[in-house]
Amino acid sequence: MKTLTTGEIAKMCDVNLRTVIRWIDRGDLKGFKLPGRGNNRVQLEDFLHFLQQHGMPIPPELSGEENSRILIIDDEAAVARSIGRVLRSAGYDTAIANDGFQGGSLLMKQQPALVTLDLRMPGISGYDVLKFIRTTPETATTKVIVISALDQPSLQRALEEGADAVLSKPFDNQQLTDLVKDLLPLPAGRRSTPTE
Amino acid sequence: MKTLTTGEIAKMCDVNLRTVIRWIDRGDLKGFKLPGRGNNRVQLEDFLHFLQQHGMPIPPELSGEENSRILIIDDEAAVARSIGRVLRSAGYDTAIANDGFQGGSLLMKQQPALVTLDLRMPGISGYDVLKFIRTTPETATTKVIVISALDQPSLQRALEEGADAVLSKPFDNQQLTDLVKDLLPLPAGRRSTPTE
DNA sequence: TAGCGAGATGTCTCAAATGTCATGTTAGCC
DNA sequence: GGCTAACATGACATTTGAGACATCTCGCTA
Repeated sequence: MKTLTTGEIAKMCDVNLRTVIRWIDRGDLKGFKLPGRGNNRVQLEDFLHFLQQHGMPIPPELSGEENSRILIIDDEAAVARSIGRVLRSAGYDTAIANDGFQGGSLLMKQQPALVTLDLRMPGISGYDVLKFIRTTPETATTKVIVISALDQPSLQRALEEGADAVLSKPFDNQQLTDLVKDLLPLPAGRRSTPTE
Repeated sequence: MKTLTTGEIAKMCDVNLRTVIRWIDRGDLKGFKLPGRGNNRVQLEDFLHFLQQHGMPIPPELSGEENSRILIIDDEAAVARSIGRVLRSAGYDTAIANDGFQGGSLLMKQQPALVTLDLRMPGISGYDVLKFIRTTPETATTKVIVISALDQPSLQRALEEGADAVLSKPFDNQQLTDLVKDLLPLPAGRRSTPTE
C-alpha cells in the first residue's frame, strides 16, 4: 500500500505544503495521521481519486509510467506515415520525425516508451543514434526497434549496439505490431483489437 | 510539473486577472481548479500552446530562466571545439552537438539560451532546423546564430527564417564573442573580461 | 463619417483560499 | 544514540474568484 507525504503531494501539485495540509483537514483529500505528532499520509489510491474528482492533471511520475507513445524516426515520409498508421490502429500514440534533428528533439521532449529507427538516414548513422540513446540516462531504457533494408550482419550489429529488436525492410504489418506489442504491452482498456 | 496562477498569467500577458479567469472559464485557455474555492492553475505547457495558437508573444521570463548555456551544432568537430573554446573563455557554458540528432536532443534537454547553427550539415537543412526551433513553443525564443560558409543570399534567407544573427565562415573570434554578448548578456559577476 | 450595439475587457470590493515565515517537533537515517 | 531534513502549526501577508458595473473595441448601418 503506497502512501504519500504532504511534501510529496505539494511538489506534485506545485502547491504549498500548508495548502495540502488544509485540504486534508478540510476533508477535500482523504488521509490519515501517524501517531507521533500527527504527520499526514495519503494513500496513493485516494490521491488519484482526489485528482480525478477535481479535474486536476495526474503528475507524470504517478501515471504508472504507462506511457504508450511511440516515436517514428524515418526520413522517408511515406514509410513513416505507413508505420504510424499501423501502430495507431493498434492503439498507440505516435509521433513522426523526418530527420535526425526532429528525432532528437522529439525524443527528449516526449520521452516516448519506444522508438522505431531507420538505420540509414542521410548524414546520420543509426548506430550513433543508438549509442546516444543508450548512453543518455533519460532514454537508456527506451525500447528501440531498428527498421532497415540493410543486410543481416548490419542488423545483427544493431542488436549488439543495444537495439531491442530489428525488422528488415520490407516488413509485414503484422510483424511490426507483434514486435511492438511484445516490447510495449498496452495498458488494459486501450486495445483496439482483441488479443486473447 | 510547473503550473501558473491566473495572476502570473495576467502579469505576463499584461492583462487583467479577471480576463484570464474568463479565458479559462470560456475554454480558450486550458486549466484546472484547486479544490478550495476553485483557484485556477494552468500548466506551463498549456499556456505556451495557448500563446502560440493565438500568435501572442512569449514572455521573456518563460523562455528559460536566465541561463547562459550555449549549444553549438556543427558537424565539423574541429570547428565546434574552436567555437566552444572561444565562448567558454568568454564565460558561457557550452555544449557541442556533432550531428542533427544530438543537436535536437541537447536542445530540448538543456534548453540553452542560444544556439550556434551550421547551415550546411549532412542530411539536414539548416533552414528546417531553424523553422523547427521557431515553431516549437519551448524553443521559440531561443537565440540562434547561423554560422555558415554559404553565400550572402543564403545568410539573408536564414535571417528571414528567424535567425537572430548570421556569421559567415571564416569568422573572427572577436566577431563571434561580440555577437553572442550582444544577444546574450552575461549575468553580472560571470564576466571573464572587463567590459567597461 | 457618425451612431449604434454586442461582446470583450477593465475596475472595484470583499470574503475565502493560498502563500510565507518562524518555531518547535518528529521521522528517517547513519 | 545523534544528526538532518522534513513536517505541523499558528499568525500574518498576499493572492484570488465572483458579482456588479463601467469602459473599450470593432463591425455594421445609415
